[in-house]
Amino acid sequence: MRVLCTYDRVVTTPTERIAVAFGALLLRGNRAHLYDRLTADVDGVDSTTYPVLSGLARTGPTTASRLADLVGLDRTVTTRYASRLEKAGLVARAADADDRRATRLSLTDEGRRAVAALRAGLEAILAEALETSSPEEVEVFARMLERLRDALLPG
Amino acid sequence: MRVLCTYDRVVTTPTERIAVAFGALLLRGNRAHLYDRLTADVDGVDSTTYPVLSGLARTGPTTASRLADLVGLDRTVTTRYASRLEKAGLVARAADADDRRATRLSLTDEGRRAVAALRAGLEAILAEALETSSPEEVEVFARMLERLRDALLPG
DNA sequence: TATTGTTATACTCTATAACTATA
DNA sequence: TATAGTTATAGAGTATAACAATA
Repeated sequence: MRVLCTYDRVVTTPTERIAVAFGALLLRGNRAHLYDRLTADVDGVDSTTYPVLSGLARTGPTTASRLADLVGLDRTVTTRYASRLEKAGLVARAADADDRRATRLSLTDEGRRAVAALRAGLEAILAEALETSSPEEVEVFARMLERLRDALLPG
Repeated sequence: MRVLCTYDRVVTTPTERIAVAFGALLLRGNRAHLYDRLTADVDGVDSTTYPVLSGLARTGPTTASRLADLVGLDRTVTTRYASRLEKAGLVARAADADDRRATRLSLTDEGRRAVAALRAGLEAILAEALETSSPEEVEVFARMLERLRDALLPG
């Protein structure tokens, strides 16, 4: 029989276990570590510019304002990170034909290669973590993670 | 039939879906939003001191150095946040009997109440997110999330 | 000499405010 | 007048360095 600690109780229910594991994954240091690990091998991207690059890949060519909304950053931060990525040759700026105030951001060929490498890296890590699970379990996990995201996130 | 975008492909495999959902949950803004939401109702705790308080509850009374290791923060940050929590009446400092260099940190009664409230809040959010799933699915989810955490995190 | 806790300092990230150009 | 992008400034958060006390 397990000894109960008076200070803290032993975690038992699945929901409690989810809370604990999820909390660990969200810890700042762990999140940064994961991002650093992902971006370490890709030139011009770091843990801060990664979401901007990744968001641009998801949405396709778009303006800084729309991209900012997508990745949950301020317009000013997005434009500064876009400048960093532009200097690194991963992102290109172009005048918007419809609205001359706007600037369209897009990935360069090198940017697309960087995104592909980042995705491959993340999926390799995930695949390794999930290799001992059955396809059915992975499917359940994907569906529930999406549900959790939708419940937790504002947008 | 779905139109494939030339810029980005449509997400299909479970692993890809997991990568996308997981990435969204890790986005800085979303993480901060969740933490703010959790701590909004609890006096003296905010999104930065929350991990320290929560870690102290998990580990029980301990020193600042050990707590720092647990939550992945620097010693200096941990001691400063502990000071904040002490001022708020949630954490107490006491001399360590065994090592007179050390200071033992522990939760006050008020601190324990705060932790209980924070946990209840998180579990309520999770329970709501998971209410449409079967107990078996929740169990699978818990097990796989723990696996993912163990695979992704250094410690 | 090494380690604990703490404070002081510097750096990074992010948000607020202000500026320019265009709608 | 409002909006897009950008730059400048200021505010948090965090890490590095330095200190005093003890091992």
